[in-house]
Amino acid sequence: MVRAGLSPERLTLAGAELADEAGFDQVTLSALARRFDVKPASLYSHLKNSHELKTRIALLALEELADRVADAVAGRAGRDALTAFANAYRDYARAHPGRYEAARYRLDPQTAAASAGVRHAQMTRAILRGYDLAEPDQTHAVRMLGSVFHGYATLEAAGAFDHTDIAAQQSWAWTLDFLDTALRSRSTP
Amino acid sequence: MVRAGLSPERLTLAGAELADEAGFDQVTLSALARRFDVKPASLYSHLKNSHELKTRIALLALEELADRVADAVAGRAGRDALTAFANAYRDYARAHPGRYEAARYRLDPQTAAASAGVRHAQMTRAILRGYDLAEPDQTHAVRMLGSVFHGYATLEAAGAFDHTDIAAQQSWAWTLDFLDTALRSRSTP
DNA sequence: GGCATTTGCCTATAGTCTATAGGTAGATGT
DNA sequence: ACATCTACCTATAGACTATAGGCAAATGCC
Repeated sequence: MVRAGLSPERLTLAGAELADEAGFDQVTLSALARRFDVKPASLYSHLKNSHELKTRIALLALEELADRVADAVAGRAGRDALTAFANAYRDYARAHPGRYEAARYRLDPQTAAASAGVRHAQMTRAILRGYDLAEPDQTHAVRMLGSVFHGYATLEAAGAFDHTDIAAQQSWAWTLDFLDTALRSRSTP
Repeated sequence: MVRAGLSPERLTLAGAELADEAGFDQVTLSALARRFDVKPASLYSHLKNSHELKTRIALLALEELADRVADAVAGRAGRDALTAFANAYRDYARAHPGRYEAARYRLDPQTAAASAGVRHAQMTRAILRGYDLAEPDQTHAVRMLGSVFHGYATLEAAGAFDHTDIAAQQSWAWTLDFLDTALRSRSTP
């Protein structure tokens, strides 16, 4: 009997791939076991249960997304930074729909606090430094930007923008211009 | 044997209640059968399968949400209409988290086309009439507004705004003001 | 190198959910 | 009153989660 060489990390990665291919709701321990040609019960040596698997995939996705965004905004400011942030976000959601779905998996408060979700908020704040917003406006703007990016990615993934001829890409560019202009006109230097 | 008096409509409504109480992912034919003190197999006389139940709940939620929004915007225009629309939307999502989740259940294209989702888009366009936007800007704005509202409702429901002292309500008001101001400055009368 | 220990994956089993087939009793219509 | 229909039933099978206990491969120690 050759061992399959399972580990929480390998299972999480394979689960993330499965999510991207078939949807996050298709991520089951059974499907994962099939992928490694192993019996479902064997996975319980590496993962407490299916909830832990999903949580790990969610954390992986948050981490990856934060890494890409950090990379994109490095060395940029103002409108450039806003655009880079937003595009990195949307591109990740499009390239990894299953992982992006996973990133919205409900985490318990302390897991969430220790996750890369915190970096997301920090980076959004960093973007806004280019717009000179005082508190509490900055927090409001962080929430507003998060809502736009997340909402757009979700609706686009759900096919909500497929019904008209106008390309989702154009509305995205328009939206970024809209946000930049409006934020600049609010800045209090 | 007294009959339970099941029907697709009653099952859909009970399913929606179950969703609000326990989450949309807890909506199963088994749970629904327990609620009516009936065996799971009995439900298959009224519903083709669990997918049909979920689809029906999604359509119900879209319908209810569209009704509320229509009610809220009736007789209003401009900023008033925008605020009324947005608040009706957010209030519904807060009052009926399970149904709101259901409203995002993936529908096949022709079901979606026949759903109240169409009314949502129409009403958003109606709001924007107060801002005199020419096409394709109007379509871009429809998508942008949909993204903000949906994104905000989702993030708020996920508890993303619970970490700071600044109330979600205030950020919401700020966001609506931000959108109104920015849209007005774009209007081309 | 041989032996004990650890551990990775196994079988067996139970509970839950979806779904189908076929049966029976209550409702309906003439 | 009787035939028909249909709402709900039992029985059953397949999929997924999860636990318990077993065996063999890997590992550590002398």
